[in-house]
Parts: sequence; structure tokens; C-alpha cells
Amino acid sequence: MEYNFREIEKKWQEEWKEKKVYQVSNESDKPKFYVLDMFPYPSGAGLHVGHPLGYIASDIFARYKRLKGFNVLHPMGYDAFGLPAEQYAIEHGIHPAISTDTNIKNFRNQLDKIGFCYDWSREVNTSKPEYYKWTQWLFLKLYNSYFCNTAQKAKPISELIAKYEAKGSSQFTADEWNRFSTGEKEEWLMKRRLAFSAYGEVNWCEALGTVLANDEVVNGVSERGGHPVEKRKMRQWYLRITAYADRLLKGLDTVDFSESMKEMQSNWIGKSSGAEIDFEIKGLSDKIRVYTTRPDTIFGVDFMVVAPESDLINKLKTPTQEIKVDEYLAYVKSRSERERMAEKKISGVFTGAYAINPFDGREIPIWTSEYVLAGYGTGAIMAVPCGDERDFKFAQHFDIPITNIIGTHFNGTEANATKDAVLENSSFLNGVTMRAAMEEVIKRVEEAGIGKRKINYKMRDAGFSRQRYWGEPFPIIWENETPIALKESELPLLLPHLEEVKPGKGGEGPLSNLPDWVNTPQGKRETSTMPGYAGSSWYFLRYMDPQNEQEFCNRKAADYWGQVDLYIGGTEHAVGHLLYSRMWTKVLYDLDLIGFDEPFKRLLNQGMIQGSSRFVYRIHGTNQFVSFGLKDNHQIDAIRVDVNFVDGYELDTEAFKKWRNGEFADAEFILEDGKYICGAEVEKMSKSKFNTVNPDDLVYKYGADTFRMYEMFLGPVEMSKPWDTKGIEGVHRFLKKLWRLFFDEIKGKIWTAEKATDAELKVLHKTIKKIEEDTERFSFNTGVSTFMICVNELSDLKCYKKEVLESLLIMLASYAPHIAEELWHLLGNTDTILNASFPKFEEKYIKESSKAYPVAINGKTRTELLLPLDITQKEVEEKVLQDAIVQKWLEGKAPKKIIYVKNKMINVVL
RNA sequence: GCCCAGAUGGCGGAAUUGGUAGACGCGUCAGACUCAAAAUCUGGUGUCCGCAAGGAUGUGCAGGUUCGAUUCCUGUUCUGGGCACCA
Repeated sequence: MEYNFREIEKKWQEEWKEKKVYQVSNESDKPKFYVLDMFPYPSGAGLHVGHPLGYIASDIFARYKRLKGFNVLHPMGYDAFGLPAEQYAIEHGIHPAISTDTNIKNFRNQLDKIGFCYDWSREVNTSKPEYYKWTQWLFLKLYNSYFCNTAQKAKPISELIAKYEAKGSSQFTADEWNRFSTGEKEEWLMKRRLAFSAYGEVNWCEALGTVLANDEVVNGVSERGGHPVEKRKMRQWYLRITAYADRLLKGLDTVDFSESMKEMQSNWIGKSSGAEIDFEIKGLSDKIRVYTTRPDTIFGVDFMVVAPESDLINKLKTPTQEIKVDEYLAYVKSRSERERMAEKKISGVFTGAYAINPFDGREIPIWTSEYVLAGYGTGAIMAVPCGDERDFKFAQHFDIPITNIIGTHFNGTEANATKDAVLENSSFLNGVTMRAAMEEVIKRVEEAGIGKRKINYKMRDAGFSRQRYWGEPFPIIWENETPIALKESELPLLLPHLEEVKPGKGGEGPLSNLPDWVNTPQGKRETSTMPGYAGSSWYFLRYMDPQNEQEFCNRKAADYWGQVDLYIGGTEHAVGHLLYSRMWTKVLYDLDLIGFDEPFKRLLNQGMIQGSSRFVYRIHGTNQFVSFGLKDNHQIDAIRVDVNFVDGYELDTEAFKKWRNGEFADAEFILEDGKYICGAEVEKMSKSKFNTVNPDDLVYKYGADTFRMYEMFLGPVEMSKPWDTKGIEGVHRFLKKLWRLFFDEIKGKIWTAEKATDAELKVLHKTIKKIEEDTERFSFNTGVSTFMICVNELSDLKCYKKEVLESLLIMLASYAPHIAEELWHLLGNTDTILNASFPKFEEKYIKESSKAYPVAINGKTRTELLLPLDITQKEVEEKVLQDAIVQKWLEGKAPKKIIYVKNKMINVVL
């Protein structure tokens, strides 16, 4: 009887499905555990080997927790709204609903083959009305809530209205409020709503007639077609995430994310404290307001920089500088933000104007430069070259004289951002330490009425509308310029069918092409749709109660499941998605709809699996392809080839000739050693780079169990690594070797019910301990290796005993579920192995009484000494000195010291 | 430019708290079985010197702390990822 993985896997997948073994109930006496994967966007390219990495890890952990006696929620679904489906529709005329459906079926098919333990009865699909009804409902919750600064939490906007009606606000009296028109009232409310509408800049491409995402713009032109792109102000929806900045920051202390992830989030939020200070401008009535974190350096200000986008520039530029300034502004306009970011070259131009230092009246030249952004702080800075690296380089580059206010702390060749120096050249601050000076300056600035203390955040409110079709429609009708929200009873507002997806007029979304839908007796419907992250900001709650038609999630279900105990996903969208879902959770908590204010208790980031691309080299202008080692003798063009017809680095030239309908049929090859050797480069795995490896092929060839274990065996889950299929054989061999502990090719069944020996139990319990430790710390690669060691040792011991093998199978059931289930049943069990209990580790089986100690001389290991564990230092010294090898190294002298660390090692110091 | 992560044999990686560097697997070499092949099994395999015993050297690079450093500290180089130049 041999290991027929194809038959076994098919059989158990069907059986598990039929018996609904993965269905989980919201009621149980067991403790709960919630294991979640970041759900995928179902792209047309299907799964490649990079996708399942995190899914396999979470699957192993979910199964492990189940064996450990937990009621485990482990669901999966689809983040199904999004740009690519819409783009595909524009290019191929296939409706997004259809292509999305096809893609989901394909994904599901691929996922099923790998044997995941998802409870598919809880599947969510963000593009289905049953789901997005509640996304719209939650949007209305945000819209109808405001952030109360006193209570530091969200409250219903009705409470704010009641307050305005009764007491007014600092801006208006109650009487004034009550006399306001509906539109005027709405304008005031809009300033407080958590989901609000305002004007914001978008990338507008006239030629394509549409708004473009940041990554669709390259070098200031559209990626498709290379058309010019300009910034244009349009009405947008936003989420007031900045109101939650502080709580999002504090919440990081309560969750178990990696330090680097927390750092990324807190850098994104970017809280800083400092002051806003107004500088007068020589000869103008306008003032420049700067934000600075270092008010103590006010006497070191040698120039000011205003963002090129600032409206003030036109007033600042003097006639002599006008041409230079305009040229520079045109240059900046042509640059994408990404370009400005990566720019090492220092650029900028003097406006000709001077600001006045409010404390000593010094005239300070005002410059403009692309390194100052309009969107942060006040869009203008006071530059202190001796204390800020960038300011220093700028001053050096443009020969701006530098004032030293920190004495010897500044060496003239490098800025020093210290806060500990004692100030010099600083008028009333001379002799004051910088830390103390900060307070002093803020005090004086406030007294003089030229500024104030200010806490600043990098984070901006999140843009929440897209001029697109394939997303949730806003439950909003515009009555002239005033938005009116639909009633909850009117939800869902269905996304109307569109025969042809194309942009609307004037930058509006495709929905504006449907007048029957847009025009209602009340007014015009909002034609933009919600962004991709709308549905994904709360999907983890829907899994808890996926079929509920009355509520987004029943409170009892939410209280039972609570936080996601383990959330697994990549870092790529992590900052955005994690912050948005954390914010939504906090809002829902504030409104008392759920009982926790952080969605994810623990986060594990899986690394990216990269592809290893292969290149062939065509001699420029010919049909000849030259092998890698000979390419330097020619002028060549590198062309990517499909990795599937390259064996290692050797090209299958016949397959290459047949590739792409014979595009290379006439190719001639210049070989080395009779072979065509390809070049290689590690890069992102992508269909367009021909370096994708499809899991289906591997599952077919080796089985799902082998595939699962191999993905884990590659290395730590958190680490990025290039995919290499070589080595999968080793894992497959391991499973075959495991099988041979139960069945022999000739004798058939060889397992017995005999009692296990001490040596066998030692192997087993060593394994239990290690598997438990490795799984708990997500070290699945060493887990796989532990199984290999266990099977190797049991084979050496010729241990075919059910007592030992049964426990091994239970542990293996989370890593290689199919083979474990099959052998479990062949051993005579009738219930599924999923309902077994994880074996209990017992110390007594692995207790040792002695240890082979490494003995080092001066830190270099020279020999080994078998010693009892309870030996004393004195006894150790005696034994060590008697040892022949130690004596040889001692050369008759006495050692200075003998270090003995129990259970570790011995070191003899000469 | 800024932020984060990483660098260990021919390759993927292991070493969990500062204590035998290279577990496990791939590849490769030798052997067994076989008419042969596949499969399987046994043994070797960081580098250098040496017939061997043995020795030297070795975790990107340069230093430091320590009886002892892949692990801690300082500096540095390279690679990967992220970014909203964050004052």
C-alpha cells in the first residue's frame, strides 16, 4: 500500500466538505480563538505561490488551536470591489460583476485544493448588496457622528445639533443657529461629521477624461498613454481620521504588533509638538506662519522656505526674481511627489522678499523649494542651518551665511540637532539650555500674540470617494449644494447596472452616465463611489455574524468573538488598511455597537515571496540570442522569458521557440558548453514578468500536504525570500518516509499495538515539546524540520507503534491534514482527527541525568566530557584537569580559571 | 533624501536567554540494491594545510565589551521593502 496523495487528498476534501467539519458555532463552552487572514482581492491572474504563504501559516495555527481545545473562527472572503476589475471592463468590455465572479470561482477552486480549514458558510464578498448594505449603513453612522473633543470620543450628531439649538457655539449663538437655513446649518455640521464632504485636489487627466490614482501617474503624465495630468480641486468625501490620531497612537500600546509595524504607524500619524509663529514680511501686510518643533532656535533662523504650491509666492516674488521664481514653480509642477521625495539634488529659488525676525528684527531672506510641502504644518518653515541637516545643506548650497547659536556643538561642516546645548548669539536666551528655551519662546510668542503652542500631526484626513464605478454607492442625495443622507430603511442603495463602464463628464464617475439613476425627485445622487478600503475596514466583524439581515453584526456575536486573536497579512497595504480598520473599530466602540476598540490583538506580517526572473539576450537588431556568459561581447537587449521553460538557468530552446505563438520561432542561439544559459534577477512575482509559479501545478505533482509543508519549510514566515521549487522533493520524501512507518511495500501494514519503549517515548515527547514551542512562536520552518527529525529517529528505532504514531499524527494534522487524517483512520479511528486533542508533553520521558559538555580552552572547543547534571564546580574542575586533551593544552601549567555553566559548557582559561 | 528590515556553506535556512556555528532539507560525491533505470538505503560534504592524527580559519566589513559574540555596543558597506522631503 503506497502513499497515493492525489486519491487521499480528494477523498478527505470531499468528506470534510460533506460533513461540514469546519463549520463553527457562535455558541460553545470552549474558549474562543479568532484567526484571520487579510482577505484577497480576487485578481484575474489567480493565485501564485506567494499568496498561500500567510494562509498556510494561519491554517496551521487555527488547526493547532482547535486541537488545543479552542472554538476557532477561521473565515475567508473577498475584497471584491476595486480598480483592476473596472480597468479590465474598460479594456475588454467585460462587466466587473462578471469578471469578479469568475475570478472568485477560480480563487476558491485554487484555495480548496490546498486543504484550508475555512468555514466557508461565513464567506463575505464586499461587492454583494447583502454586504455593502452594511458598509453604507456604517458610512451613515460615520456621517451622523461627530468627535466630541471634551469626551475624546464619537457621539451622535443629533447631540451636537441639540447643543447648538440650546446654547449655540463659540462661532454663533443659539438664536443665530435657529435662524440658519438648512444649507447654512449643514455647512457648520460638515465641519464636525466623521464622514464629511470638502474640496480636495485630485490627479485630473484631461485626455483620459478621468481622475487617476497616484500610481497611475508617472513623471507627471498618465501611465496609460502618457497624457498630461494636472491637480484639480473637486468635491470629495473624507473620513475625519485625524480626530482619532491620538487614540490610534495610544492604542498601539495595547496591541501585539511588531515594533517596526508600530513604528510605521506612529511615523504615519506623526505627532509632534512645537509652535506656530507668525513672521512679518518686509513691505507687505501679509505674514508668513511657520510651524516649528524647535522654537528655541529662533535666533538661528537664517532663511525661510515657503512651499512652491503656496499662494503667497506670487506676492513675495520681487520683479528681479520673478522670472526665476516662475521657472522654478513650473519645474516643480512637472514633478511627481515621488520624484520630489527621491531627489538628492538641492534646488530652490530666492523670492526676493524678506521676513522680519519678531525678536531681533533681523531681515531673513524668503526662499521657495520643493523640499517644503504645502500639506504639512503651515507649508512654510523657518530654516536653522546649524541645527537641521537639510537646512544646513540648503544654506551651504546657496551660500547663505549660517548663524551659530550652539557654540562648540556646531563644527561648521555638519548640522547638530541637539537639544542639550546652551544657547549663544540668542539675545535674551543666551546661556539658557535649549530645552528650557523652548518653553520660554512659546511663552513670549503667546504673550506677544504672534503665535501659539501647537501639536501637529503628519496624518491627514482620509479621502473617501473615488470617481469610479466598481465600489459602494454613497447613500447621499445632493439637494443643490446640501447633502441629504438616505434613511437606513432605504438601504442598500444598489449599484445600478452599467452596460458600458466609461468615465462621466467633467471628472465625475461612470455613474453620472445614468441620468435615470442620478436624478431623483429630491435631487441628484452622489456619483462617486467608496474606495477599496471601505469594505475591508470592518469585514472582520461581519464574519462573526455573516447572514444577519437586521444588523451589521449582532452585539452578542461581537461580544463572543471579540478581537481577532491572530491577524496575518503582508506589510504592503498594512499601514492604510490597519489604520482605517482601527479607526472604524474605535468609532463603533464609541457608539456602543461593539465592546472593544482595537480590532486586532496580535498581528503577524508574512514576508513577500519574490520571483526569480530569467533573461535571454538578443544581439541588438538580430535574431541571435547569446548565452549569458558570452553576452558581454555584444550589444544586447535583455528579454524576460517564462521561468517555466528554464531548468535552473538552462533554457529549453525548443519551448522558447514555440512561446508566444512562435514570436521567437526563428531564433538562433549562441551557446556556451552546448547550453543556453539565462541571466537571473530577483524581483516581485508578477505575471507580466513571467516569473510566477502556480500552486496548482505543484499541488498536482506533489500533493497539498507536501506543498503546505514546503512553503513553511522555505524559511521564517515573516521574511521575504525568492521562490525556488528545488527542494520540494525533500519534503515529499519526508511524507513518504512517514507513510513507511505504517505500511511496507511488501508486507503491507506494519504498525502494531505494542507498548512503546523509553527511547521511543523520548523521541515522541521531545517532538511534542518542540512542535508546541515552534507553532506558538510561528516558527513553522523549524516545526517542519522537527517532524523530519522525529520521523528519521523513529525509522532508525524501527518504531511502528500505534501509541507513538497516533500522537505524531495529531501534531502533524495541522501541517499536513490529509495524510494525517488518512493514517488516523487507517489506525482504526472513526471520528475526524480534527476532534482529537493535542498530545500532552510529559517532562519525565525526556529527563536526562548527564550531559556531554563541550570543553573549551580559551573559548575554543577542544573536547567533550560526559558529566552528571548534579555535579559541583569543584568536581567539574577535578574531572576537567584529569582529561588528557585538556592536559595537553595546559602544557603543565595551572589554569587561571575554570568556568562551568550548568547544562551549557565548560571553559578553561589559561 | 527619510524610515524599516536583512546579510551565516554551492543553495534555502538552524542556533529560542551571550555558551559545541552550520540542525533539517536541497544539491553534490562515493557506495549498496538492480541487467538497467526509478525508488530506497548507507556514508562523506564550510574553507585552507595535512596520508592521517591534528591544526588554522570562518556568520557582509572595521573596531569594542566579555572567560566566551551569529547573538550586545559603535562605525561602515551592500541588498530588499516602504514613504506623505514632516521642519
